[in-house]
Amino acid sequence: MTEKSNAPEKYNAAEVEPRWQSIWAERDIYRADDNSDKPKFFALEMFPYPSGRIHMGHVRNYAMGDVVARYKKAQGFEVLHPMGWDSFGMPAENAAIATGGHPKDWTYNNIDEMRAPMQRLGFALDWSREFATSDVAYYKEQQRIFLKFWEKGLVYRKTAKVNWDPVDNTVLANEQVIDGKGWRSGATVEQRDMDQWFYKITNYAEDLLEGLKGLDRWPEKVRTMQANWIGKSEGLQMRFELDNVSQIAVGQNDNLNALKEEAPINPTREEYIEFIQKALKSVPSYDDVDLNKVWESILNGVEIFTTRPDTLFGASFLALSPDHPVTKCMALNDSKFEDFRAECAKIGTSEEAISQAPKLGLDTGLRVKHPFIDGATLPVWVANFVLMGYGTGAVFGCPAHDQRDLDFARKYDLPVIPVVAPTEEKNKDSVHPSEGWGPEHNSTDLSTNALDPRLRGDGRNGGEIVEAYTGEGTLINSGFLNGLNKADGIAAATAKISEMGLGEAVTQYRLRDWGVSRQRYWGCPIPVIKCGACGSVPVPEDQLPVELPYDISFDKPGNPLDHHPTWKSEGVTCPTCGEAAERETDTLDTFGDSSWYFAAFGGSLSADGMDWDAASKWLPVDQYVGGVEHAVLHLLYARFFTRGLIDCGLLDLSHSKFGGEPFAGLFTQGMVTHATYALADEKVDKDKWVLPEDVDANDDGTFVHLPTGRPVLKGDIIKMSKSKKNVVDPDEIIKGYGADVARWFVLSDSPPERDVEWTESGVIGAWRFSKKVWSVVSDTTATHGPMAIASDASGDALELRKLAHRALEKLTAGIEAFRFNTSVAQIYELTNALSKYKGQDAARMEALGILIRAIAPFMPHLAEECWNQVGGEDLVYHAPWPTVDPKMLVDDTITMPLQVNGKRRSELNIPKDMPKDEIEALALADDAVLRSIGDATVRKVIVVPGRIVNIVAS
RNA sequence: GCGGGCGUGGUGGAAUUGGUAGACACGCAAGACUUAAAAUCUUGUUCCAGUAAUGGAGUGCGGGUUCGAUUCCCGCCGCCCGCACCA
Repeated sequence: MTEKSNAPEKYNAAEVEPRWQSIWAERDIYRADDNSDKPKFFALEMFPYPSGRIHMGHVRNYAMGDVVARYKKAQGFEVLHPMGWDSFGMPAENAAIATGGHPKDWTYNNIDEMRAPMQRLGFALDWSREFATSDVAYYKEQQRIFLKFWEKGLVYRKTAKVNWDPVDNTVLANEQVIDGKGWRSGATVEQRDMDQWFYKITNYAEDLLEGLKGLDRWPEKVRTMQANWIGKSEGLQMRFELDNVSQIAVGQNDNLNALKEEAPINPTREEYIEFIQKALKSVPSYDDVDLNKVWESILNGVEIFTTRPDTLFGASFLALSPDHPVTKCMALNDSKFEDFRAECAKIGTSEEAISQAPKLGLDTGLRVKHPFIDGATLPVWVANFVLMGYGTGAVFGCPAHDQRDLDFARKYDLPVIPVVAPTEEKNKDSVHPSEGWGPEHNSTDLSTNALDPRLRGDGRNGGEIVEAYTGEGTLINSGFLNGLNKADGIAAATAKISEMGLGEAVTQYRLRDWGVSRQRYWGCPIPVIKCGACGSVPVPEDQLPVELPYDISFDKPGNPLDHHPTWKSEGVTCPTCGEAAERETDTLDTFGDSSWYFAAFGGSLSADGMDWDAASKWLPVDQYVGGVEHAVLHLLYARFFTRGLIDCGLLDLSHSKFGGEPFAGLFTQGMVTHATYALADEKVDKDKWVLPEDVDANDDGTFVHLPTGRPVLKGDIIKMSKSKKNVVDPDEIIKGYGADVARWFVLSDSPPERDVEWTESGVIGAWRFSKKVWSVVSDTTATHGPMAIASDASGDALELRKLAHRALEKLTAGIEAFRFNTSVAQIYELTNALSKYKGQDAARMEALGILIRAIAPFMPHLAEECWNQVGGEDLVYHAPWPTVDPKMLVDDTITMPLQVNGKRRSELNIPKDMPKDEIEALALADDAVLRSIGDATVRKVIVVPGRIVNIVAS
């Protein structure tokens, strides 16, 4: 090679990258200005947990956000792109228990260790706004928020059945229990009754659901998952009056009936409770039973919830949950109920167990009155498929039109009464109304054998119902509902029940309130004082923060705050009455920490507090990027918190067209995967994985472990994980190839929402490309600056201009649409064209200027170095995004494909504005076209200007 | 079971108003340079037939709409993700 210019021959990332990073830092170019006149753009990636190492997933996540942040900056926005640490949580405590250190030291050491490689990646981050959620300043503000939420009625305390993780020794929210196991520990979750703090997320159930509709820049998948999680259903909540109550609470005795006769007329609730307590006073464990519900069931009837009141005439039983208060009450005095409850509990909570569990039932002997059929009663069963956690914990069973009810009815030989005749022809066979609409259904004896055969769908009437029919249809066998369709039937039945005073239309949500008490040390202390006289009292705001003590020990299981010799009670008095009191020792769920951190960035949170007005101005986050694993948990909590903060007057988002939404745009990126390799002759699963770099391929396609010579099998290509030994350390890649190469690789090839497979050859390809860009730049003798516009170009120069502007248009669209892989492809094309182009002229400089500014969001160090090399003004970071010249996108002559009967046979090079008839004439004269047509007759010629010509011949 | 998504060369993937299927990259092959290798550069690379020109087939499978379908519609098959006895 000969010397071509004054540029260094080789691009040395190890020298170039730190040099630019220190220039950026010195000039403080990434600091966001709260008072800028420019339109704002808030780019945010989900902040990391400081585990101690950054991994490739982080690199991909932050690289995507960085592309957006840098691109928006070049587009003229004032960009806020901050970084912080989600630093409270279990791993710090687990590490402390395992190694004898302190969670705080462990956490902050990790943060220091992770910050350095993150800075080596050269992200355009405003580090001046950095904080960790375990900083006292951060949790002080969070304690303020807790108290504000309390004032607003968004916080409450209650004893509730909670999910207890026996490994982490703490409570979990419903969202944190996955397949009956703790989301972090994987331990089977137990149910325990505990005193807990709750956030009233259900207040916003409707709003959180409604808000999803406006989030048009969120993935459909995430919106659907949240909507399903909120789980709205509209239906009828109604009571079935008990016909005989003697067995409730007293088993085989009937002194309760006697008591009922003693009951006062129109008693108050308290009188009811006192009354039933009297009845139960000989039973030791009645504390566990919700007596309100029991007594209401006795006096007013058993409450059920249904979305299908139109099928009430098809009801053949009522089913209670094993955990229903009435069931529990009966279990107190009758062991068969307790035995049944125990049997149900045995099934467990795992996904398979539940879905495969057989239907179990127990007849209580109670009967309820059918609301529409005078004199008819239905048996009341306890059934294991009825959940206490949804609706009222009781349902009515309509076997003909609900599969679970049908399974249950078949098992226990309960009647199956079809009441909906399918509308669709192909479903006609599934239900057999015998004649017309069927008889008026007013049979008072609903036992199977006594039923009019024309009401039966159990096979005794010629046609057996094999599958419950849940579709549209016409009501039959249904008295006053006969002939109505599903929707009208629901409306009519609901109206009738309301009129009878037995119930009303209600909306149910699956969403539960968010239990936030955690019996752990490393979290935000709940700012509450527990006073024997005054109960739970908020810590006055001027006494915040309630600070975590440093001197704690993990020598006992459980919560170190609870074991602390002084923290809980020494010098603690009740703010209300002044008497000695105790601190709340629970800490807040760490998901609360990540529910408002985006606001803290905008508000420049520091030891002096934060500026909520500034926070409001920066919100909503314009582009949020993170993993899809947070689709429900974090993203739902953050949406709730933002609404709460608005209602408390801390945030004002009245300027946002997204209402109370914190994240206007969301992108969920795919994972970084890598091949796994396992020793073929190793039996122990955890010992069989080997490092990919120690594996070599044999000529016959098998693999061998180099250090030991043992045979190796290639495993699945899966997410990088330490246990599978398929991790690649980003810092090693930075050292070997440079940060730009690591960034370029994770954005190339695969679409951002999909997984990208880490391969050695892919990294080398990215590395070669960076060298190629540098060689194109160093082959350039700068004749103009990189902002040149070669408006008088012709010939090859004009072709280069056209290619550059076309590439620019497409790559810009790619960034806008989060399709970075297509932007990367356009950058390749432009680079290839430039490396072939020989001219040292304005056209070269224009194309080069476009190229350098286009790669700047992806490979910022290389771009700065190139920009500097070709004489660009200032930093490329400050250079405006190049603009597309629309004239360069149109050609004077175009190539038009010629089709015969839809198959391409030839093409025409013609002026772009040639009239249709001339095109047609040329097409019909084309040799290849004539050959294809052969003997056939031309029937029709379709000319789509600028697109295609199709000749129809037969 | 319910909901969402996907199916294109040896591989990752392009083709976002129905208009040249396979851009770009990886891999592979051949060549140039080199004592040699690496690096770099050039060329080729959907499959089948043919030296070639060219012809035929082709976007999971089967139908349909259309001058024209990877794209729209109907019915299957397969894979992935989420939820899961939610009344």
